[in-house]
Amino acid sequence: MGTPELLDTPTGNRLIDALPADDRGTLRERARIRRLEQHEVLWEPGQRIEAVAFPIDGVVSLVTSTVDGHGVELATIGKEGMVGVSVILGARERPIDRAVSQIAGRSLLVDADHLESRLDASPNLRTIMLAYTHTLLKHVAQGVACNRLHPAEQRCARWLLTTRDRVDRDELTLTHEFLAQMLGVRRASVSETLAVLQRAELVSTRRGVIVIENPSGLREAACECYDVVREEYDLLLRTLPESAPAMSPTR
Amino acid sequence: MGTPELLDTPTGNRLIDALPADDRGTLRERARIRRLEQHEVLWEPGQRIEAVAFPIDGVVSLVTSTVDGHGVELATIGKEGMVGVSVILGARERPIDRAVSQIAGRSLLVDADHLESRLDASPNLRTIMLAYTHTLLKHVAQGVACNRLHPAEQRCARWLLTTRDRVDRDELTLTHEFLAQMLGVRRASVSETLAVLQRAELVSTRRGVIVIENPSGLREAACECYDVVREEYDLLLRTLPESAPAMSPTR
DNA sequence: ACACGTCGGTACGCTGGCGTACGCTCGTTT
DNA sequence: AAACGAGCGTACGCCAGCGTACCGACGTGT
Repeated sequence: MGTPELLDTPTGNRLIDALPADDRGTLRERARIRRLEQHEVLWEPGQRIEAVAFPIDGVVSLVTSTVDGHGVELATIGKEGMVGVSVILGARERPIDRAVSQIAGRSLLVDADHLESRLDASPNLRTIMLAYTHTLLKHVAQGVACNRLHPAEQRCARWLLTTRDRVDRDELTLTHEFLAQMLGVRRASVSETLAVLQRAELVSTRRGVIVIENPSGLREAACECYDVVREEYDLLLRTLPESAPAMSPTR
Repeated sequence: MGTPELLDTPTGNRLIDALPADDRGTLRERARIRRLEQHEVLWEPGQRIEAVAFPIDGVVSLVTSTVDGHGVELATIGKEGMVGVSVILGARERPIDRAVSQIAGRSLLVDADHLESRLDASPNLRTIMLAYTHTLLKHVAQGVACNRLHPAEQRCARWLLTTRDRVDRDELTLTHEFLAQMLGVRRASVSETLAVLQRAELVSTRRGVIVIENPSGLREAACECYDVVREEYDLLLRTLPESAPAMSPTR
């Protein structure tokens, strides 16, 4: 439509930017950039997906809840991915999870209708999106093991590092309460864990803010899952047909 | 088995049997039935998938391991599904997990090459397989929450019920040791948990065998995840173009 | 018939994380 | 300036599950 932006400028979302030019272009025709505020809910489980989101500088969490109201995060998605794989899998009517903006930031929103028709029309796009889905499945699968076997402190360190990678900032605006929901632990456990990390000078905190002071130290405090999942995304983005452009070339 | 079976006879795998006749036929042209023995490994993570498996009366577990050698099950797959979704997602070269035959039984094996080319040729088949993938993703996602929030006893009861549904037998041949690996707990924890369930007369055990004595009682001892995931598969199989032949559920 | 290896019952001390709860502090509102 | 609520530090008792370990029971092979 009458989008004023140049369609071949990088968006800041690595997945979109790594698409072949034609697919990138047609997707962006019906895309808009919107800032997703913290705690904004994109959809609830079972609620039809209207638009998928390609985060640019925020983070969206996929969350499942149990009947007794406890929530656990399945995955955090940032600039390396897309929120709404159910559309790719043909299940936009019944997404698996709740999608919640966790760190406020801009996202490229694409109508699910449009994505669906593009997926039908472009085998190339389909292949790429399925590859992304595979990476996300790996991500979630790692979470199964991580939640079973790794202590809260390691999981917390992992979460902070992952989120840092996605927003490219050391300062994360979020409360213990919400981090607790992501990790599936008590709020008090997060406070205790952060106190430990703070004593080790890996992070510092003030009300509503966690600052990562020593990323490499934090990495040693995190479980292997950080590296495993990170490498999976790196591999995905390296493998895509065209690697992410640093600037807009003449086409 | 050199004798080719009639291609429109039900195989016993509900997913295959629910396919449209033409897709079912072409898949079965390059399929063979083989008995997978207990603990047989179909592939290791990162190892190319040669053939996918549609279990008939056995169960295959998808397992991830951590660096320190502990394993956790991501999902158990039986007659309601297919082992090898990485092929569907275009990643047959690097499957996410280890696939291990957990309860011995027959499977329909289909060459991954063949499946891939059929997926290209038949949008219908593709849609169905993606829908299955979505259900499996839901299954794995539920495991993330379950492993975080539900106690071992509930998870154990859930595992037994799920497996019962998949093999249509009350008698499961497996050791505490292996069940422990599935649940991601100590062997001793499984023994203790089973002792509790046995005292409640929900199961009985002998060396290498667990017998489900009271399915509905066991269901009350299991977490919600049993129902949640079961309904997801029921919905999938109900939704497919042709419905699967009637099966006896856990009442 | 025997021996050996696998399987499983049980026990010990330990600890991570739970539920709960109290009160301080910071930041915003009135 | 005062008031209020959200955010957070901390504490207490409690327990599920851990690591380890020992030994008896079963069953398979010779």
